[in-house]
Amino acid sequence: MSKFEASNTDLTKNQNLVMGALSQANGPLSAYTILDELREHGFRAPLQVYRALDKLVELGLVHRLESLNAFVACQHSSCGGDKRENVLFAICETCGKVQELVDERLLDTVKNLAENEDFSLSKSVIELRGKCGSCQPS
Amino acid sequence: MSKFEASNTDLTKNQNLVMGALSQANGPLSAYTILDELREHGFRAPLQVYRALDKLVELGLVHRLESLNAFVACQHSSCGGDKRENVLFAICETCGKVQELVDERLLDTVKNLAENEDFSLSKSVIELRGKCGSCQPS
DNA sequence: GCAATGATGTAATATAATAACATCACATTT
DNA sequence: AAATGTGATGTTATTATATTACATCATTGC
Repeated sequence: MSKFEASNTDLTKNQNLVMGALSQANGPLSAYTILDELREHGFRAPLQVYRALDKLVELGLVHRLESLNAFVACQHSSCGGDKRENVLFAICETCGKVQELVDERLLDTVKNLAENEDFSLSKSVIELRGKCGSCQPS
Repeated sequence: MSKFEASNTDLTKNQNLVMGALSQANGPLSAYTILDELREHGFRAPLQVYRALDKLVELGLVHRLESLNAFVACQHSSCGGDKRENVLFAICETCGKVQELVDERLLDTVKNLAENEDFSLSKSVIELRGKCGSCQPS
């Protein structure tokens, strides 16, 4: 059971609609793309989308991609528990698909670096850009 | 001699003005902030700023901070040579200052991870958020 | 001179995000 | 039932960020 399904009933109508749109998409969506998709369901203003997104991000069901100004549904089940967003993303510049990754070694390295620099880390934004396996010349 | 000074004469008038604004600032600036600062020098439209920024980023003299939609002057002299942006940023959420870092170990870890995931890396966006040394409770 | 190229100027538009304020739904208390 | 509090919604307007399209100017090479 996915986190979405698990907490499905806890979400409000708008949150559910936005979560549904992101879950069905096979890549990240911008807030305005979501708005357009949900117009048939009664959405009329950006704020309806942004408010839902804020909550979904807070719950760990959705992640924001800073380098795309877009949002993706969380692809695994361990995000909600941790306060810090311990995930990173591999964004294919060819097909647009995004893979969500967790890598303890990378996170440790980041934490270590922050400590060495006397920087008190609250969150790390790590977004890799390049070509995914399917989009590379074979 | 900084890279800015070194290539100063190669830059066009607008590029020089934008570079100057960023060099004087003690933190990142948005394109529109730069525009406002340069109005007295004849700037009138966003595009004048964006065009200069594009070139400066390409030259490695300026970096774009994806999570802030803002730009900073490069803080060291090794950026221009490398095609991939092998730098990361520690962004203080209290004072707004940004520290530009190079960390071979972190970069290796990233490259390694990308390889394991069959992801052909073109660029990595790494932006740490938190509190810098000066802003932490002592 | 004249074409090619790159830089610039300007207006308009597209895209992303928030502010401000009114209303609604529902639970709690009295 | 009435009053109240709270969180979710709806709506309009505005602010912030970035790009498109097109005209003009400067420099270089022929």
